[in-house]
Amino acid sequence: MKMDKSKNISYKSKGEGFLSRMALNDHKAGMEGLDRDKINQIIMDASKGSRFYENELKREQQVNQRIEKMMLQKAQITEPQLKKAQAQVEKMASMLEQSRDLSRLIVHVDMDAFYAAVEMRDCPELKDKPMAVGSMSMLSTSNYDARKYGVRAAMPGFIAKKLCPDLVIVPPNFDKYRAVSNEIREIFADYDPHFQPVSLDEAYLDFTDHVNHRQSWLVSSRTHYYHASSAARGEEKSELPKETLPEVQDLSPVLFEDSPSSSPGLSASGAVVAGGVYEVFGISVEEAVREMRFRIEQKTVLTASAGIAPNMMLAKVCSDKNKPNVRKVQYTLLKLIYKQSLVSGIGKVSEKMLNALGISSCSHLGQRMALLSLLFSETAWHHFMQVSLGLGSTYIPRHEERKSMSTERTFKELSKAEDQFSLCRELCEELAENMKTEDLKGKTVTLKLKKVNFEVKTRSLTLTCTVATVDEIFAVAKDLLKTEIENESPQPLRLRLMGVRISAFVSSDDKKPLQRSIVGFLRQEKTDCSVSIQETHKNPQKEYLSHHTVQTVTLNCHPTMQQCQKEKGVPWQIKKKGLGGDQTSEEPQQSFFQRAYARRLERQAASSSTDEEGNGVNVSVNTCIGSSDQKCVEPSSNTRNSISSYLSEKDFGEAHASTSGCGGTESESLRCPVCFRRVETTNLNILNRHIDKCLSKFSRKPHQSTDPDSESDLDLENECKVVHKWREEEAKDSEELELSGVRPHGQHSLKNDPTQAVSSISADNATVTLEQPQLCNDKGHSLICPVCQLTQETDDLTVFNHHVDLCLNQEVLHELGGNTSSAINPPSVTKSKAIGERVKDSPPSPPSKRAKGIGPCYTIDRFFR
DNA sequence: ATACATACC
DNA sequence: TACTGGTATGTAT
Repeated sequence: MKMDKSKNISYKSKGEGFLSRMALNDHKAGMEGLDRDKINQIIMDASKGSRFYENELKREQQVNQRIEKMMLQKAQITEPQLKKAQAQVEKMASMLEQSRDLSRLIVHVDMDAFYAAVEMRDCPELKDKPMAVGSMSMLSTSNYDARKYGVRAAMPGFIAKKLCPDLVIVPPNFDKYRAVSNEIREIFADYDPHFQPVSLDEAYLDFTDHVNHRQSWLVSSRTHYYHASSAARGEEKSELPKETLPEVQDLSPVLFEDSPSSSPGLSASGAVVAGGVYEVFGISVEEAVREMRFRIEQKTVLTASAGIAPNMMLAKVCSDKNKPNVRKVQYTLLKLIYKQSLVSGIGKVSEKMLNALGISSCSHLGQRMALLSLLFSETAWHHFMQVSLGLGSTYIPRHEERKSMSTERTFKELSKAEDQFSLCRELCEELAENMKTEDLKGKTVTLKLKKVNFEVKTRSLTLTCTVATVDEIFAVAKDLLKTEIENESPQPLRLRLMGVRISAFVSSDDKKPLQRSIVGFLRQEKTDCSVSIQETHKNPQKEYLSHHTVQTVTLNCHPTMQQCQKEKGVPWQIKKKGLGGDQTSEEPQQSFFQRAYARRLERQAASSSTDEEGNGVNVSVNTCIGSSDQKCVEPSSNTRNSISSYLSEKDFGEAHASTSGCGGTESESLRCPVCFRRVETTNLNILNRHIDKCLSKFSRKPHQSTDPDSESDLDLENECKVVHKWREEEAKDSEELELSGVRPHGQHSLKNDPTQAVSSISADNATVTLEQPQLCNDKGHSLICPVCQLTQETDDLTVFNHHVDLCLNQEVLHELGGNTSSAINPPSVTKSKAIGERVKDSPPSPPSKRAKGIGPCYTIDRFFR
C-alpha cells in the first residue's frame, strides 16, 4: 500500500508512525515501568495538526533525506576502501589508547530535579504531588513523581497535563535557583577551586588534587555535622521565606531514612555529639565525593548525584546513571557503561542516523568505525571514536570567555511592522544592558525570527566597528528586520519569536599580545604586534581602508562606533568581502587528538612547574618553524601561552609520513618544538617523549631535579642524540602499558573489548588513593578511630587515616548485609602493612570492597557484546 | 561571512 | 489557548 504524502512515513526502527523527534525520551530518567506507547499516543494526539507538528514533520523529512543521502554513499563504498579505512581507524585507535590518561579523578555533579526540588523544599504542599516547574507552554523540570507519567523537561505544560491531569505546574523562580546554585558552588570550590559550572545545577570538578591533599588530613577535617551550626545556617537560610525554616530543621534528621542508599555507612560512622550528629568521611575519592554530596544536602536540603571517572565524558555518563529510581548514589566506573549511543554530543539526529546504519550502542559504534569514518565528517567520526573508546577530556577546561550574547522572546503572533520594530528595539535595549554589565562590545549583530509556522530565520551583519549601546545595536537590527519585512512574500511577516544576538567580541582580546610572545617569536613574523597596534590606535581609519595591512593584528584595535562615526560620518561600516588576503589564524585547526596531546603537554609542564597559582608552564608549541638553526628557548614560567598546532592533521593517519608542518620537507625526522632540534625518528611516540623531557627540563629548576633516572646532567644537545635509546626502551614500556591495562602500540583492535582498557581504572583509582602520602605526625598520642571507637596503636596520621578508611568500608559492607564478622573486628593497621602491602599489591587486585560499598555500582556486561 | 542545523541544560 | 531561552559549534555555501 502506498503512503500518501510525507506524513505517513513509517519508521521500522521504532515500529510506530510517530515522529522520532517528538517521541518520549525514556532512556535517561528512570521510568522503567511506564507505558511508553500510551504516553507517545497522548503526545501525538495532543500535537497532531498543530503548526508545531507540521514543522516537526518538515524537519523530520530533512533528516530522512540526509539519511537517504548517507545510505547512497554507503552503497558506493568499495571493499578496498573500507579495508583502508579500517587500517587507519585502527591505527588511530591505538594511538588514542596510548594517550589514554587514567590518572585524573574527574567528577560530574548534578542536582536531582533541581528546580522542582527547590520548589518542593520550600512548599511542603507539593511534597507528594506530581509537579513540574514551568508554564502551560513549556516545562523546565519535573519531579520524580511526575516523571512516572512521562512528564519531563522540555515538554509543554498542556501536554503534560494530558499525561497527568493532577500535575501541579509551578512558575519558575530563577533568582532563587541562582541563590541555591551559589550555595552549592561554594561547596564545589572547596574540592576544586577551578570547577567548571555547566548550568545552575551542574558542574565538573577535578578531584585529583583534593584527594592527594586529603591523604594527610586529620579526621576532624573530614567530619561534618548533620546540623550545621545554627549561626551559619541562620545566615544561609535568611534569604528564604520564613516558613521554610522549621521545615529545614525537621527534615534534616530524616533525610537518610528516606533514602538509606545515600549514606550506607551512617549508623556506624555517625555519632551523637552535643547538639547533633556527625559523620566522618574517608580519604578516598568516593568518600570525598560522598562528603561533598552530604554537605550539599546539609546546606541546601537538596540532593545531588555524582559520577567519578578518569575523564569528563565518563564522569557524566556515571552521574546520569544515578537518576533512575530516585536513588541518590554516586557511581564509580568499573566498566565502560554507556548503553545507548545517546551520550553527550550525540543527539536525536545523530542517533537516528546511526540507527539507520544499524548502530544502537557504543559497542556497535566501535565495530563500525571504519564505515563511519567514510560517511561522516572528520569531527563527527572523531567524536564517535572518542565515545567508543570511552575517552574524554581528562582536564577541566578553564572557564572560557563568552562568544556571544543574545536575547529572544516568544509571543503571540505579531504581524504589524510597527510592533515588530518596537519589539526589536526592546530586545536591543535588554541586550545592550546585559552587554554593559560585562563590558562587552561586538562586531556582529544577528537577528533571529521565527514565523508563526515555526520556520526560523537568522540574518546577520558584521561591522568593522564594534557596537554596544542600544542605538548602535538597534541601528543594525532594525535594518535587518526591515529587509525581512519587505521581502516577505505573502505580505505580512507573521512572527512568533524575535531575538537579537551580538557576537565577535573584541574587548577581551586585550591581553592577547602578551600571550603571543613565544608563538610570535617562533613564527618570526615581520609584523611587530605592538607597533601595529599603536599605529591602528592612532589612525583607526587604516583598518577598514586596507584590510590586508591589519590581518591578524586587528586583535584589540577595533574602532568603536563613535570612532567610526567621527571618521566616516556613518553609524557603521559594512566590511567588504574578499579583502582579507592573509587568513592565517593564530591557532590553526587542531584535530581532537592534537588537542588532547597538547593538553597532556600542558599538564605535564604544569605539574613539573613550581608555580603555586596553578598557572602551569604552558609551553606554546608550534611546528611551523622555518629556519633550522634556532636556539633553545626557555619558556618563562609565568607566561601562559596557548598551544598552537603541534602536529598536522595528516601525520595522524600515517605515522611514518613527514610531518608537513614540522621541518618542511624533511621526511625522516621530526622537529622538537621546544628545543627546535631534529629528532631522528618518525615515530610520534618517541618524539612525544622527547618533547616531554624537554618540557620537564625547562620547567624544572636544576636543584629540584630529584629524579635519579633523569638525564639532567646531559645537555640538550646530547639528549637529542640519545633519542635512539628511547626506542630501545619501547619494548620495555610496552610491557608496562599492558600491565596497566592499556594496549601497547599496534596491538589494538577495535573489535577487542574496550572494557579491558577501562577496567584498569578501578585499579588505578586504588593506586591514586594509596599513593604514599605526606606524613603528618601527631606524635606522642594514640588515636581513637571515630568509626570503630578503638584506640589505634599508631601516631602516624597516614596509617590512621587508612585505618579509618578501611573501617568505613567495613561498615558499609556490614550495612549492606555483607561480611559481618569483619565489621565487628576492624582491621588493625600497622604502618608496614598498610602502605607496603596495598601500594604494591593493589593494581592487579579487584577493588571489590570499596566499590561495592559505595552503592550499586553500575556494571553492564552485556553492553559490549 | 552568512545561514542553518544540531546539541545541551 | 498553548511547544522556551541562552550559548556553542558544526556544516554548507
